[in-house]
Amino acid sequence: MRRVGRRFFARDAPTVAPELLGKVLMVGNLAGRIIEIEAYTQDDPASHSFRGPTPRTAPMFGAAGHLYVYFTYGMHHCANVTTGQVGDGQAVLIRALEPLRGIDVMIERRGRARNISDGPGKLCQALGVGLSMTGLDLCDRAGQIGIFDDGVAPPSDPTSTERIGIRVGTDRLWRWIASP
DNA sequence: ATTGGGATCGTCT
DNA sequence: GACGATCCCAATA
Repeated sequence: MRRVGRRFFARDAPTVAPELLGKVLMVGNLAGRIIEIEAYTQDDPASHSFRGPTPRTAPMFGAAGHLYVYFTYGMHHCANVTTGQVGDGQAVLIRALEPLRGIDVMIERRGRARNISDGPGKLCQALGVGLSMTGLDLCDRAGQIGIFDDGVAPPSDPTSTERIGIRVGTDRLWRWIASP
């Protein structure tokens, strides 16, 4: 299983996102396969980077291949991977995982055996991703968190739809789902 | 199976 | 001071 390198992420989010379907997100000894993802770019009114950098969104404007975590609705964390070039605020939001490793721990963290990682807030709770992890380098070979390729190819014809939970930028079909 | 309301707080205006 | 790139539960049908 090979860690995905910086070069892969240093492209535009709408290009990177569908190629991340099938890749494995690993946090410590917990792992899940990415099955749903969304892209956000700087010229996109739905993106946190749309109004320029802030302390919160700084990772989106830094080098690609870093984690961007934000807190929302007073109770949920969401995990993104930064993409594009330095200075360009882009990221992909990981929306759902198929649990692979450490499922028992995920079930315990979630407090239920079903629906443990089928939403952006849920997967963060299951994997223990929080605000303190924002900005971490996913391409650091020594890091405990990263994205890996285990030989599973991205789907050739993923479903692409409107993104979820936004009120602007709905014309961009930048949500991709691995077909079952 | 689907829908609607409430929870809760970090971040930016 | 308002508002979320959401989730869960309870109530419908």
